[in-house]
Amino acid sequence: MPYILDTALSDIASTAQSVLGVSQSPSIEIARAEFAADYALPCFVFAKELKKSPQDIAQALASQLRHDAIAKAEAVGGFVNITLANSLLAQATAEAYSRSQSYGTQEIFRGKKQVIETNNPNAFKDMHIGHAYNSIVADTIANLLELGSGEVHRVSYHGDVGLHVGRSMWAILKYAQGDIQKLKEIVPAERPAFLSRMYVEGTGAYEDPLEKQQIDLLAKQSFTLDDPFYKEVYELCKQWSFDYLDEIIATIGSKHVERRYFEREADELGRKIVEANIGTVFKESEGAVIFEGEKYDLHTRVFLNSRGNTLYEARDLGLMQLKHTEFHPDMSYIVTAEEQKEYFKVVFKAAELVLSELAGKTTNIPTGMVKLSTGKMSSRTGKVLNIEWLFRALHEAVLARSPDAKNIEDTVTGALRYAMLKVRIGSDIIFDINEAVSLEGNSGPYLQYAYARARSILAKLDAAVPVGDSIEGDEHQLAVRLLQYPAVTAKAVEELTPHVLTAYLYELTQQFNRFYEHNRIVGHAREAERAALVQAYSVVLKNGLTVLGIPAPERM
RNA sequence: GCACCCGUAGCUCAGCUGGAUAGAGCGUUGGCUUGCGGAGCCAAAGGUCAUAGGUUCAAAUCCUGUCGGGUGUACCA
Repeated sequence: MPYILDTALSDIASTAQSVLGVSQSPSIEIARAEFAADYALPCFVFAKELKKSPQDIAQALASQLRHDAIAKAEAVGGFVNITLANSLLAQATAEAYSRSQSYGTQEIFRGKKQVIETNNPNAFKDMHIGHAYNSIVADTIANLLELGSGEVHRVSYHGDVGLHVGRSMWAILKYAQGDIQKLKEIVPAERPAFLSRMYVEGTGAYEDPLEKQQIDLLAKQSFTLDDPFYKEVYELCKQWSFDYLDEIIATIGSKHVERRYFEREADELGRKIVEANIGTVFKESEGAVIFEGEKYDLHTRVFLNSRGNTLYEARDLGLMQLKHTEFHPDMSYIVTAEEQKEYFKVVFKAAELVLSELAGKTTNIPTGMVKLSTGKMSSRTGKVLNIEWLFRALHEAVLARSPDAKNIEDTVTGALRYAMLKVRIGSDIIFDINEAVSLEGNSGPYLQYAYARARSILAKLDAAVPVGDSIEGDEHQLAVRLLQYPAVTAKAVEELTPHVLTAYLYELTQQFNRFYEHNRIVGHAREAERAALVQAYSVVLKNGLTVLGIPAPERM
C-alpha cells in the first residue's frame, strides 16, 4: 500500500502536468529551508516545450494549480513553491503511527531471494575496526534488503585454510611445544590477544627463508589436517576465534548469520570447477592455473598455484556455487574493502563463463578503507586499532559524559554504528578516535537521546495512543519532515545507501529538538495533537534506527 | 606504465541521475537559570567546491586537459 504523502505528491505532479499540458511529469523536490514552503516544482524544463519563460510558466501554474493536498502554491522565480495542507499532514501522521513498525517498508525486493555475506573475519586473526566496519555495513545493507521486503539470507564466509592459518599455526605450535594443556591454560579473556600475537609472529617468521618453508608446510596441513596434534590445536583455536566473533557481533549490534561457510568447504568444489575447465576458460601457465582476464579488459589472476593449492579465486567460485545450490538467490551480495574491487570483477567474469546460471547475480559492494591518522591498518603487521580497545574507549566516554548512564552498551553500539554508517559507502573512513567517541552533534547518541526524551514525554501522557486530527503552526514543519521517511527509505533501499537514512534521521531529530525547545507539549492546549506528532516522530526514529541496527533506548 | 577511485569551511563529511544565496558536525566566539530529560537550543565568524577549459538558460554536479592523493595490476586474502 502506498504512503499517503507519496501518493499526494505524485498526484500533484500529474495534476500539474495536465494543467500545463506538457509531455513530461514535473519533478517535485523538497524546498530549500529559506523559502517557507514544503516542496518546490521547478518549471525550467518546460520552457522549450511551452515556448515561455520559466517564470511565466511558474506564475501560470501557481494560479491554476488546485489540489486538496495543497494549502498554498506560489511562484518564485522559475519555481512553484508548494505548502501542503495541514489536513493532509494530520492524516499522514495518523498513518505513520498506526502503521508503526511497518511504516517505511518498501516493496522493490518483494519475492526476491537475496544472500548477503556479513561478519566475514577470518579465523585465527584478531578483529580490528576494519572488520567491524565491514560487518556493520553488510549487516545494515541486509537490513535495507529486508526493508525492501526481500527474502534475505545472511551468511558468512571464513578463511580457515591457507597461508594465514599456516602463519598462525607456526607460532601457536611453537608456543604449545607439543602440549595442548599450555593452550588450554589461556583464559578466555586473553585468547583474542593471544591469537593476534601469534599471527603477527608467524607473519614475521615468514620473512625468514627457512621458516617460510616450514610455514608453507603448515599451511598445506590446514587443508589436510592429517596430523592429530595439529588438528587438535587447530580446532581449539578456531573455536576460540568464533567464540570471540560472536561476542563482537553482539557488541556491534549486527545480526547472526543463518549459515557459516568455510573455505574448507569451498576449496574442494572450487578446485573441481577450475580443473573441469582447464583448456577452455582456465589455462596452465608456469605451473599454475590462471584465468586470462586481459581478454576481457581485466587482469589475469591465478586460481590454482604452482604448488597445486587453490587460491582465494578458486575458493570463491566454489563458494558461489555452494550459495547457489543452497539458496538459489536472485541476488547475492559481497561487501568487501575496495582493494578487492578489481579482484571480484575477474572472479565474476570467470564465474560467468563456468557457472553460467549464476551470471550477473552476484554484486560486490566495495567499501572504503578504515584508516587511522597513523596510516593504513593491517592485521599482518599488528598495526591495527583493536576493536575491544575502541569499545572500552567508547564505554569510558559514555560514563564521563553521564556517570549514571543507563543502557551504556546501547549507547556504545549506537555511537559506533552511526559513526560508520553516516558516510557514503565507498569513501574511506578516516577514523578519528575523538570524533568516533563523541556523543554530541551528528552522532548516534544524539539520536538515541532524542528518542529517549520523546518516549519520556509520551510516558507522561494518559492516553496510550494519542489522537490528533489537526496540525498547525510549528507543528507543520516537523510533520512534513517526519512524513518524508518513506521517501527516504525508498531511496536508501533502492541505492543500498545507509547514509541517506542517517542524514535524514539527523535532520529530523534536529527539527524535533527545535520543536521541543520552543513548544510545550504536556499540559498545552494542543497536547493531543502534539502528542500525536511526537508519537509519529518516535515511530519514525525508532524504525530508522532499527534499520541501522542502532538500539532505540527508552532511557539513557 | 595501464586501469579504477578521490580532491567541497581549520578538521571530518553531506550535496554529484545539472536548478533558487553550496550545507552539517567538530573546533572557535557570544547567548539560553527558575518549563515535558541541557547528550539540548539560538546566533556569529569561516568557501575562488584542487586547477584550466568546454557543454547548458543554469555546473560542486556532465565532458576534456593539468596538478595532487589513494587502490589494483600472477601464484596473500
